Amino acid sequence: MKQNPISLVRDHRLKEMLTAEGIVVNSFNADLLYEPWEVVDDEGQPFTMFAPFWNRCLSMPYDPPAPLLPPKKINSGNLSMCPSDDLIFEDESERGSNALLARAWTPGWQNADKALTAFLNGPLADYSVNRKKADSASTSLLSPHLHFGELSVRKVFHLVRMKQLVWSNEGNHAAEESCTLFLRSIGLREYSRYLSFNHPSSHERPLLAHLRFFPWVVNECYFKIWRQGRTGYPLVDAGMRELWATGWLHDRIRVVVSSFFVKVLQLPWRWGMKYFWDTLLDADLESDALGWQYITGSLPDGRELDRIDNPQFEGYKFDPHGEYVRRWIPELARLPTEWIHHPWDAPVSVLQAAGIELGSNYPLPIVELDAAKARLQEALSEMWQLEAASRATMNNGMDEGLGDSSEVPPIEFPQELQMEIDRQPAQATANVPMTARRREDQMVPTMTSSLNRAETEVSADLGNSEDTRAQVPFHAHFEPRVEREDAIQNAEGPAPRINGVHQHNIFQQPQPRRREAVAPSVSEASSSWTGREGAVVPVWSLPAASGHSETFAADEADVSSRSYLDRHPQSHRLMNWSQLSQSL
DNA sequence: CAGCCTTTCTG
DNA sequence: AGAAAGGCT
Repeated sequence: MKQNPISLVRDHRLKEMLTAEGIVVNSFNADLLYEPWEVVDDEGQPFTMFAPFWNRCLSMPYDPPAPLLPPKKINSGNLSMCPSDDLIFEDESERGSNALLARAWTPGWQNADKALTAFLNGPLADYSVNRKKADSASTSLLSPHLHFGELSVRKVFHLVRMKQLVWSNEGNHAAEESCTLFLRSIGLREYSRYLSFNHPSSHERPLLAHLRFFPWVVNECYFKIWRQGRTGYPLVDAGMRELWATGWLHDRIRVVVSSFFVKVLQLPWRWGMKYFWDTLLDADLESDALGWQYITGSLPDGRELDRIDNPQFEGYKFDPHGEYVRRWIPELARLPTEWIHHPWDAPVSVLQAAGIELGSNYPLPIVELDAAKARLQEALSEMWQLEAASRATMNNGMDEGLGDSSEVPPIEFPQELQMEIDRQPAQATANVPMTARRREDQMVPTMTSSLNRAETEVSADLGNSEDTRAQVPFHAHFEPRVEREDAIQNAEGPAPRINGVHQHNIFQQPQPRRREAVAPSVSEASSSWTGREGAVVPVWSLPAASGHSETFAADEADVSSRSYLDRHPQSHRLMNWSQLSQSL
């Protein structure tokens, strides 16, 4: 049983329904090593940092239970009672992408088992050395199997530990260390569930309250360029194109692209999270929420928000010979390694020899790092000011009773209207668009509320199910030609600069369509890059309920799922798991 | 062997 | 950026 609001509610309702039918229901934990309420610090409080959490997990007085054996026999009921027509595993619009994904990843527990064995006997031993490499040869590739429950995390844990014991006895320190590191990433997965359990809205709201005041840049053009892998930073672009084409990204590259998203582009992190959700094979609400919160600096032990990672340096770190970049960005294939991660510095002659014309063939950097740093500093100080102001208002409110209208951003706003307002700056006034910021983190897409919408607006646009995984790329063959035409169209003439920001190919992009028109038809989606755009234009959420002044978001942590549901009755409303089930 | 410098890793 | 670890004198 998974410990997050959605599956918690789902499981709970399932149990209720079955019990009402007179069926005895037992649930078992198969998704976690330990139940979240078992792992607490010396005061009995939940951990708020990963390292101590994981240490405690590793030093628990009892091992995680071994995975249960499969049942000897399953007595099937009367199958004719099952309305089989209702079980739709693949609808028409998904067929293309499914066929594609099946090539890279074979579902089913037997294949999961094979993948595990292969990893244990192969890459695991060298994991500590190879995990820096951008290509996936060194990773376990188990996450989709884990996500879909085809593989028990306990089984993984026990088998890796046995390997570790063997290697430890052999004195193979590198391999032993590999096990520690790999288990650590299993631990991160565990921790993501743990956090979601203790803070059920961690996929929606930053855990550190001050982050709610960060003025995100609401710029859908940036968002689009990031998705298309046209930021002008080769490592970022290569990653985004691999993600698009395969639904897979190496862990390190996920950090690179999301960090770029949050710190250089300063887009609202939940947009990025939504896109990951739409594209990643192993998309996982808890893990991705943890990952994005980590990158955004909204965890107590996350990385600092003001530290911008330099894609150029990271490029030489993770992809020292530029092979990864060349594989995913054919335009740059002929560029020597010396310049592969910073083509903008390359001499004209080198670029010419490589057939590259920056700004047409391959974009110039969308934002220069110095400019990004400066803007980030501004944004941060604005964030702290707002935070302080909010706190002051809170205190006043305490003293004088009520009347703190400024404390929380507007609770409800007309979605369409708000959207229009937000688009104005980016659309018309080309000289100020970069400053269009919104502090309301609520202006972001959310899985749950979009499901809610789907529930209420019924089939109007759900037919095209923009919230499901249907929009995983249709034709994943990477087609540089299409892309190149696009590039040329979008980058005519020299790129003007405003505030140190290259303006090319940002404002010449066609404006995103309105929401009603976003879902692409199948043919549209398969025909070009832009065809798919609509599918990932976010659905806007209503603001999260009440604001809190504590450092930590004030989700009540609770031990039993029962009382969680008592306190969050709205969960029933918010989450329509039948819509979600196909993507979970 | 202390003290200092460099390198490496931080999800 | 900052800590930790390792290497050098």
